[in-house]
Amino acid sequence: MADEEKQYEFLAIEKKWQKFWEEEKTFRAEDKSEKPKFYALDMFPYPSGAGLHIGHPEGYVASDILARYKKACGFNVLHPMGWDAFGLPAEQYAIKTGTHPSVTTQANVDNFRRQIKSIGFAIDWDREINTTDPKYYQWTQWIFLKLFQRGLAYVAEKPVWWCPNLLAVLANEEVVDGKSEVGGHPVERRNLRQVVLRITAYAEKLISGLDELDWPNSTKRQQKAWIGRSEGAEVQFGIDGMDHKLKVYTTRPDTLYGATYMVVAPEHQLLEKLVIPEKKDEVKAYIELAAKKSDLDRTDLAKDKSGVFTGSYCINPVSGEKVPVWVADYVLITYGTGAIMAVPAHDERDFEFAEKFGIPIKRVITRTDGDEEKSKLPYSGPGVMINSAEYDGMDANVCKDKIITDLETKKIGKGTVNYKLRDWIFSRQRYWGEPIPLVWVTLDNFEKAMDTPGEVRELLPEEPVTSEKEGETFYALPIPPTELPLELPEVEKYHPSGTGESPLATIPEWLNIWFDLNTGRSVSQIEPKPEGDNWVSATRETNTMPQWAGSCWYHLRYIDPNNNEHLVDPKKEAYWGAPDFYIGGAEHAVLHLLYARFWHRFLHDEGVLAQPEPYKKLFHQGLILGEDGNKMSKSVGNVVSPDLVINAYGADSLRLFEMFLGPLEAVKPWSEKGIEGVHRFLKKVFREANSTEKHLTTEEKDPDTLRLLHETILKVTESIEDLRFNVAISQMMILANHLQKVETFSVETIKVLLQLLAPLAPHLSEELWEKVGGTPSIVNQPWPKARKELLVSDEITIVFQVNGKLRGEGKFSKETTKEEIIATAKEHEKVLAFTTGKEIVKEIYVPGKLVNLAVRG
RNA sequence: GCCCGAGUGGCGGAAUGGUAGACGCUGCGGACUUAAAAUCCGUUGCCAGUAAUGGCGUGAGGGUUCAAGUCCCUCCUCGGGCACCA
Repeated sequence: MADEEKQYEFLAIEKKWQKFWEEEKTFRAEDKSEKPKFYALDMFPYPSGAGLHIGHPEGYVASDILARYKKACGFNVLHPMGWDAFGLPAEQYAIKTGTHPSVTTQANVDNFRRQIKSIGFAIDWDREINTTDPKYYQWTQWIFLKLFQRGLAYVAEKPVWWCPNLLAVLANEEVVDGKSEVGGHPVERRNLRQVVLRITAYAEKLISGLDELDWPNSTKRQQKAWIGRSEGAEVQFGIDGMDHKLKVYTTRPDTLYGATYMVVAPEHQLLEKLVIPEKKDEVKAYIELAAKKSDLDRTDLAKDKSGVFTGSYCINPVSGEKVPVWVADYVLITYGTGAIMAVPAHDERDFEFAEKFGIPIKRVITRTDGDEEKSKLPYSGPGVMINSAEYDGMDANVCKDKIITDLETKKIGKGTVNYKLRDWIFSRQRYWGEPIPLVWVTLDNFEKAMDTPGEVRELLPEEPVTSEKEGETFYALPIPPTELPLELPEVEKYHPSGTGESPLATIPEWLNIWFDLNTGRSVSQIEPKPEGDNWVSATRETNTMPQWAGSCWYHLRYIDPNNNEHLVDPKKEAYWGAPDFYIGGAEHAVLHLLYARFWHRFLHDEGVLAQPEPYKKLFHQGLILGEDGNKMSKSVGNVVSPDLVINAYGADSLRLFEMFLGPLEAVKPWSEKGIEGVHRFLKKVFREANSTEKHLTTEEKDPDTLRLLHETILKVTESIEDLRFNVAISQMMILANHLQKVETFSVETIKVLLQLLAPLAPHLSEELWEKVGGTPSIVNQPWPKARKELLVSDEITIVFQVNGKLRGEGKFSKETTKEEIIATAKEHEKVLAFTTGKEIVKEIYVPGKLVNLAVRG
């Protein structure tokens, strides 16, 4: 018998069923269906050259389990996959080797697809998308045009990091300690022309929309903090001896009487006028110093305040007091009005500054409880007003509103809301990204465009978008949807131009065009100018979009991946709606997840989409660490490749083990020994399903097996719903251990176990399902239902406690009354040892569980 | 500094306020085997005891409760986020 025993040939089994699913299109999602829908979405990968690492599949396995489970529960399931394939690594590889990024990207995509397929996901591959496919990015460009049309895109000079050695603009993340991450070259701030999206216009909606989302609290909090809404007031301070007013923003108008000095940011536009002649040199030196400081320096030196007195004074609008105006870099030009009233008594930073420079500190709020320790300056807690003229004695919080009202009456201030959120710098001076569909023309030609009916004019925003170049102003015109996609041209060099412009700026034949103001068509200027009055000279926008653009809306394209008429068919959007489950890393909390909400809400406001929010339910899987407990990295040498794991143990073992490691959201280390454990479990299931001599009956006769089976159905079902897959697996192990021990069990029993296991270990389950006489695919079988009446056994075990400590137990029939059980407990030998000679003051009975006797004495 | 989250055996981790340590790994002992692999059986929180058993035990201290890993307060450690946003 033993030598005939079949082996668990996982590689052959997995290959067989992957082929079956692909050929049968088992996981095709139907766009029209009577069934309820379930849309499971993964954060799609960036197909890097290194291939899939063990962390990628963790989230995919989780969403796949849900997809397969929901399918068995009768849902029409959509579980798609695609590629976020624009990005820096492919471009850098191109710079090094001269290989076109599309070539490397294609090879990487093929490798990722092979790896993902080898894990056996229930993916509808007919819906595969790729952000670098012109058929895809024409719609990314289309969304940009909408934003442009509504005035939500503009062009401005913005400070960015520039590395003179690399001749490249670097992202904040690419700058470490004032040096480039690659090569360690010094970097500097440069003002460069940037295309910017007005995400700040959506600040309020992005905050209020969070309430309706089923997201991790930490992620919601992070977005809230990032948007950084604060309520306060703008107050105008007169300047002594000048007509100008200095406008400040404060969240504490109640402390207005405590303002003993003013601060303007070094970049403030009034600063030049404020500086008296004697202070000019000192202030100028300070401004230069501040300009050189990186953001990092400013942060690092946060504890050490610096600043210079301008020589000017402001007049406090309520007290009439004269207060000095300083310039200091702890005030940021980018927030509020770039100027503050400083209240050292009630603000930590102002307090520190005032102490350092000997500026008076005036308390205007006092505690009512007289707690000296807690009321030490700087004091920012609640209290009542003092030293504040007619406001004295008022509660500070009430006073806040009162002062705002009074300032508004006197027309020297108003209640204001401010946000920390900044507009989104949307342009990259790179090759490997979506071209931005704009062209630039002179004022003459822009005015002509305004007089030319057609698609171009339709898409113009109310306020023209302009950009200065060599002293001349140029005007942006849109390339209309009929001319999309605007494809990336071929170039010979992918290296940045050296002037901070995109490599696209180095291709004159692409850059300089004849543009038809009526249709938006374009022809290179190496060709003669076409006939017709509407053709004018134009230059293309050469910046490309950031990687976030394609991922802002990909969840929509899966719904309708091949539609050339619409971004997504409204009928299909109405059916599929938003993903029911979205899983990915927490690192995108304020990047992708915020940008995507912005675009989605915008498209909703435009009437393109019915749903306002893109991702209703979000989950972050935890990191999988190396076996040594460190983050997996090439340099540490602790990276585990899924390919090797699959070869050694099979995809099912990989899937199962990634889920068995611990809670899905937890950070947990990999373990080679651990995967052997789940692999053993699968082998056990394989043996028991194959030992047909044990399957004597169709229906289960053994009451213990039957009860355990239904306990398992219940627990596995609940655990899958709660995403607690480690618990589901444990329970199935308990059942498998039981089946191994008993002499016989029914075919029904093993079939149910296989169904429960199928979402987690699909290949083995399909194989064994067929073996025990089932019809493939197992995912189309209705999910087993637990029969609750079977869960209670005839004989129940009750534990006996004395003062909460376990002292004994007894077995009872399930009909035994409470009184009988308590009486038995009281007579129990070991219980008596702890109750004799003592008074029983309370008897607790928890049905089916325990008796607790509280004793005294 | 501020805001979150988490601390349970040698390890990963279970435990609707109700038998702490399920399940898996590791270690130890054994069966099968010429041997190995595979598989199976037993055992594995700490202390005392030959044993039955008793005591202790969920980061530390206190509290609520018949009963606390779970709820409340204080503190410690680790992880994450934010960081001059007035």
